[in-house]
Amino acid sequence: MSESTEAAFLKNYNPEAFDRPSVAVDVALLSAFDGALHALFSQRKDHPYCGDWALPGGFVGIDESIEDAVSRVLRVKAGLQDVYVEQLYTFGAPSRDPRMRIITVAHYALVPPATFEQAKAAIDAVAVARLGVTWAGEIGGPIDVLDPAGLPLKIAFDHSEILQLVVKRLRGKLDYSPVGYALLPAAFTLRALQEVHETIRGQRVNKDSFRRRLLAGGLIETTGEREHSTRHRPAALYRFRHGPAESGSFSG
Amino acid sequence: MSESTEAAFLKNYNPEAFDRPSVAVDVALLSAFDGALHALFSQRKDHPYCGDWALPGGFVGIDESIEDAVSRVLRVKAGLQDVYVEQLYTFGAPSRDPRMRIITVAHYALVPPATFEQAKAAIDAVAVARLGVTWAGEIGGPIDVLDPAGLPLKIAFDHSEILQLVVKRLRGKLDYSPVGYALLPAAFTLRALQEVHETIRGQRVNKDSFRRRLLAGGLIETTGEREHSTRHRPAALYRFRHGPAESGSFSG
DNA sequence: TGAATAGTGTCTATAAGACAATATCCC
DNA sequence: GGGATATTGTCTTATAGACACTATTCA
Repeated sequence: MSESTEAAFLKNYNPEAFDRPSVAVDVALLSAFDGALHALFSQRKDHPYCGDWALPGGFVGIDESIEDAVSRVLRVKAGLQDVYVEQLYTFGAPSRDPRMRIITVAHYALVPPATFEQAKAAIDAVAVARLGVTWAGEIGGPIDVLDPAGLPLKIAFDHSEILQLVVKRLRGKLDYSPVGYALLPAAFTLRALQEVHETIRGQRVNKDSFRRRLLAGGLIETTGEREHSTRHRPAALYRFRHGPAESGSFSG
Repeated sequence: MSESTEAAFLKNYNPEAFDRPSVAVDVALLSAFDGALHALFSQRKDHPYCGDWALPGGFVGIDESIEDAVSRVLRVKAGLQDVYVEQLYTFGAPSRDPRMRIITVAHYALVPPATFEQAKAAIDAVAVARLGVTWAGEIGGPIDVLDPAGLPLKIAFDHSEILQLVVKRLRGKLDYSPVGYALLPAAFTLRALQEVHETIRGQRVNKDSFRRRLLAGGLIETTGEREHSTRHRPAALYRFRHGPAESGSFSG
């Protein structure tokens, strides 16, 4: 609990005279495939949480914007550029890092599966984690973070809390933002888009009304191309029409 | 732009050896009445932006959680306790404060009109600003911040950007969160709730389907009481049924 | 009694879900 | 041709909007 006296307030008000927290960014790097969301983790080599798995992250430089710090982390740690990134939430519990006070601005980055594979190859001591969501809708709650063998990964810091919030946020934004398209290649079939929606929601969606709604919405347009090398009738390929107002940005 | 060499990365990685930013919280204290959202500002007495109007805010103490800092700001600067607060976004442009690097975690607090009046009386060098939203839906865009005479207030820092984002966020969350109820007293009429929705959306909503949807939703229940001293048929009073999962928290 | 809004019931328009039928690819 | 999914069209059901009508309070 904080002090309520005027003196205590002034003490906190003058930042020059007192310690400042460190500020970091953490990035949940996500993709959707095999019926589940997947995230990339890196194994910690030092105290604290040595051996546990952490999201890619880094400190924000004193002259560096938060967005630039995220871009740097994605570039230096995952070899990525120009990916869809959104700020998620800022976590600042005084005890979240035992070394010192670190406030972290959590983000999520959404990439198509091929890009995810590239990042996996670039990240040091990497683990691909399958996210198992046990709750429906946007209630929120714990998430299983599983390695390829299906065993739970030990997650460092409050990073599993970050993933919980990511899933909740993605479900809320799916219908009203381009997050679904960020998880797909530039050209995609309606079926693939539907699978992304089903993966994020954790439940099947009605095919007929999904097609109608998306095609009527005007946010996608046909490329004129079709998929090929299928063992069935090939579907038409669509692309996302970048609308006038988007909340997410592409890290440079 | 940030460096991409390993050396530069390590330089940023070791926070002990380099400057750290200051971390602050800012709180947009909002209420809905007279057909518009209103926010409280305090006039700055010092450089920078001396004379301009700023949202209540303060630095985060080294051992203080972000939530505690927000509670302290609301308590010490506005005399408020137990109000609905949500974290909005973290702003960290290196140039946003010319004195030094300050990263601010922006929040919004929602209170009923009576509480808003109390806060107004407690805040130093205060202005009540009417928010004029010129855009529809959740596109986002500039907002007019007007004093009681209808003249635009000069807003300090990036605080008008915060207000832009607040309105966008409120519109997005209105149907799926208790933000509408936070702006009303514990007992309210359906008409009052509808007015809150219309104020936030900036457009009329259909009365019939609004009633049907809300009553069917199960989130509100009748108190058994009715309003009185109206010059017309008194409406039934309802209360919000706190659901199992809420994103907002009540600052202590 | 009249002004004003609350609340109810019904009809219509629109969107969602279900389902059948046809189309088109690769094997 | 057969298997598989795409795509189109129609029917049914649920929800939203429109509107008419009754109810209740105070001036």
